[in-house]
Amino acid sequence: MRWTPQRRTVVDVLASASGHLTGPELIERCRTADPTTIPSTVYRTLDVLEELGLVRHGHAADGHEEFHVAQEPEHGHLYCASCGGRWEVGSAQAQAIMAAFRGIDGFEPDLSHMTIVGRCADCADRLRAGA
Amino acid sequence: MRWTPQRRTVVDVLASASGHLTGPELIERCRTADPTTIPSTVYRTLDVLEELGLVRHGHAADGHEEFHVAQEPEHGHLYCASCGGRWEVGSAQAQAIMAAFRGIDGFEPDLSHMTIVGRCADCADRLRAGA
DNA sequence: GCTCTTATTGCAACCAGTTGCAGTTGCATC
DNA sequence: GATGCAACTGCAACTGGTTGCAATAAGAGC
Repeated sequence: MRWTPQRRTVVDVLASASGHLTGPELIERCRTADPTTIPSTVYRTLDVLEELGLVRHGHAADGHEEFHVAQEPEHGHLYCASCGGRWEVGSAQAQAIMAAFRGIDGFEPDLSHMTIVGRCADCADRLRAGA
Repeated sequence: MRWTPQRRTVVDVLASASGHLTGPELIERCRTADPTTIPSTVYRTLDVLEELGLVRHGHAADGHEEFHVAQEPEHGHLYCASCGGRWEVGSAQAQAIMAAFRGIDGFEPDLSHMTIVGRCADCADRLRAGA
């Protein structure tokens, strides 16, 4: 792997960011560091970083990509389609959910890859009360 | 809601299809029925059909959209990132998984919306054996 | 320090999907 | 059957992301 200025820019931006970053956000930040940044280069850099296990990508509720540095503990993403809220489920909770999948057919989900869409407790209650 | 020829085409195609359909698949089939079909019209028709509760959309493992007729029972989608296999989890199993989420913080997931990425039992075993 | 190989870049074209807008047309009303 | 209006369509432009290809440059070997 070659250490090019373009890759250095992407890695710097990722290192200084916490949490999740969408593709456009990442590109925007790279452009402030280096205005000549080209999107396809950023996405290709992300591909190699992912192969190296340094970053991972997931999909938000609308299917768009999100990236996070791989060091973060296993966690899941929840999105409430009713109020638009977003949460992360912590490592312990994620383990419990993964156990539920495993118990059924041995499938081992990668919870961090996809956002789970549904309704938060509050919205679910409100809907039940209203119905 | 107006009953236009374009909408009739989309509904006909959906009615004669079973399982899941990606956007381009749907558009392709509409085009065989009516070569003048325009993508934006198809997507907008899907929006209104979804508002009416007749179809639902989800996201495949790569984030692309998939559509299915809403009459299908609640079910989830699994994708094995290792072997590329895809499965559906049936209604009873989906209920068990939903119970796991609910037990944690009252969140009620819509499992049919997102494909869960991970590893099937076989691939997980193979990786454990190889490691 | 120079050469050579090949990974990487930049570009342009493309795919999937969305949006704003001007023009059309379904259909309710008369 | 004619009229009016707003829902709908078609188009063109745009966003997010990917890909093929020619040109560039990292860095290994000398």
